[in-house]
Amino acid sequence: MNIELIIKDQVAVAINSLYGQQVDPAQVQVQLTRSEFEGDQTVMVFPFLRTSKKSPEVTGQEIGEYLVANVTEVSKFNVVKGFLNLVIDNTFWIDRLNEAIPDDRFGFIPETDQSELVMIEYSSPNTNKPLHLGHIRNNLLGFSLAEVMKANGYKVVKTNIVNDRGVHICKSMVAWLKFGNGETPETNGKKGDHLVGEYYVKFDQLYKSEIAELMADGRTEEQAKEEAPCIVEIREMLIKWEANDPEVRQLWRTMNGWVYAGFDETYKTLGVDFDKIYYESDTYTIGRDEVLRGVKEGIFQQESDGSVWANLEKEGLDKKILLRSDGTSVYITQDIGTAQLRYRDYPIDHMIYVVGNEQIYHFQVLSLLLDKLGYKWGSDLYHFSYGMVELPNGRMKSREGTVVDADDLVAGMIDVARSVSMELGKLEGYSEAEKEHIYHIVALGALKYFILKVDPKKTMTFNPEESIDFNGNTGPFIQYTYARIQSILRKAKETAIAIPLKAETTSLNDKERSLLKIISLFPEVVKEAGKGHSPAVVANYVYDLVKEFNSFYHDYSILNEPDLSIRDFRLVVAQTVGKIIKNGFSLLGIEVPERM
RNA sequence: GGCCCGGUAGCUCAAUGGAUAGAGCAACAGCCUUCUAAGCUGUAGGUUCUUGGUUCGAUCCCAAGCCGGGUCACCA
Repeated sequence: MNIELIIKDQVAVAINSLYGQQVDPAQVQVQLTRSEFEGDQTVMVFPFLRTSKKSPEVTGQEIGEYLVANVTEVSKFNVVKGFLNLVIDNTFWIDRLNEAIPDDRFGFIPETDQSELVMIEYSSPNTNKPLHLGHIRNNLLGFSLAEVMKANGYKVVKTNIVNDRGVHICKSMVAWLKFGNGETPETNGKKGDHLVGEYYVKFDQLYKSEIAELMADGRTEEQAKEEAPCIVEIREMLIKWEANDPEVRQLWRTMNGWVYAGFDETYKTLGVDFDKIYYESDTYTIGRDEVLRGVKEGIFQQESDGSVWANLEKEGLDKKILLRSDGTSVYITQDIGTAQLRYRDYPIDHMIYVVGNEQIYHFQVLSLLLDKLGYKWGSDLYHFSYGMVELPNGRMKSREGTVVDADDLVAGMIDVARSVSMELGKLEGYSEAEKEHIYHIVALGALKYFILKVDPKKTMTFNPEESIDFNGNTGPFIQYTYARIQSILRKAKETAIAIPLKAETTSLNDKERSLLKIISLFPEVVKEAGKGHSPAVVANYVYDLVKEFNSFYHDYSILNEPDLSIRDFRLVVAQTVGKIIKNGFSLLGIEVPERM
């Protein structure tokens, strides 16, 4: 039972009884009492002054007296200016704890047959280069959002649309044919996505030098960009690819295969996965057919050169091209086809696209186009748009070589985790494999928490030198607290102290009270994170919980507490805090170690 | 230029329209014979970009401006 709702209801009853006025309980403003005042919940008195026709102090006093007399949960009150601070009885908080103790999935809403199905698209890489820091934010947000939605009782299908065809992959292919000498990931030991990425860079260098040559010969920049021999080759290759030329297709499959092997490794390291993967090469023709149907039905317009356009000026947007004059499809055509295929495959109730905020316009257009084509899910699609990850000097630029590679970043964090851990030397008795596992958990905890604690909508800054921190408001700090709790629970077990199944106490010290209050908030936090599509809400909550626990841990002994009933109570509180850390972090896709 | 997003401590980030705007990092001062010091406690650090407006009350809502970013491709 939610204390806020109880108070809202009872305040409405109090107003009605005291002043004879009907008040909607939803309109009663209640918030957590600030720590410098006595109390747990604070009611805003200001809105009721018109009905009470009395001063804020008197009104608060009267409502407070009514609540203490008539509501068992409210044991005391005080009024400061227009704020009515209510002290909630200890038994209420202990009851909440006792609800949490036996429930392994405390705060999570279970899935039922009636649960709605939400499909979450995330990651969606191009296959011409390895993943970087920007992809990491996407992947972590997508995975976490899926966990949050599951915890809110939804069925979730995680999906990935791989952009496996087009100009970008052809560039790597052409460069590999020119300079590759047949090298493969097997022959040189490189990760496949990195190898293909190198050829993408080589193509770009070649292209630039050819443009420079042509311009030196007197062409304009525009002409040079059109006529460069290597770009002509790309165009020819694309046409061959579309015509199913066996050699081009074979090379395309081979090089994409290298990339997939590399991506799989990165995904595995990051701990993200997918239930269903779609490939643009399978969906873009469906999209083209859909657009042509739209032309036939008069929804879209075909120009004399053959290109197809949607006019969205009525909706306040521009004209948007859907098919090029040569009949080939563009980016958005593929999204139309993919949507079609997905809704054929799954009974989707909600579709969420996890894609950066630079594509807000794109998804507005997609939503309108799907709507025009007659799909009810067009207007319902939700673009979960997140901000960019910037470096201290601004945006990552591949041309300037400032892109932070995902694999390098993770490897670097694991190195730091290893050296920090070895310095502290708390893992004696663990095998090398077990130690490496801990380093991995801690390193990824640091990275994931760093990224997920920030409001997804906001542009965030990542400083490779400074952002790898393991102290303070970080993942490892929270993991460390979990490990501490597990250490206590292990010791209890060793000394045959049974952890009670129920909290049996009536008195609470300040820190215990604070802890129980925070524990009781977890279910609301999970809901809020779901409603707001925000893993950050969970991250910030877990941090608050852990800070409070550490303060309690510092001030009071658990196992050495002489009063056995208090000792047992503290043990079960610690165990519950550990459980919430673990469950909360699972929503972020972060593991917790038993020791560190 | 049109549209969209953001601007909070030196830095990275919090704050359902509420009380004296909070954390961490960095700086400084303390706390390990005691359940893990990756911890705890304290000091210092603010014109919440500016100016108006709405409100009993504005970091939050509205308007204008300033600054930064994004986007408006027969790229993806």
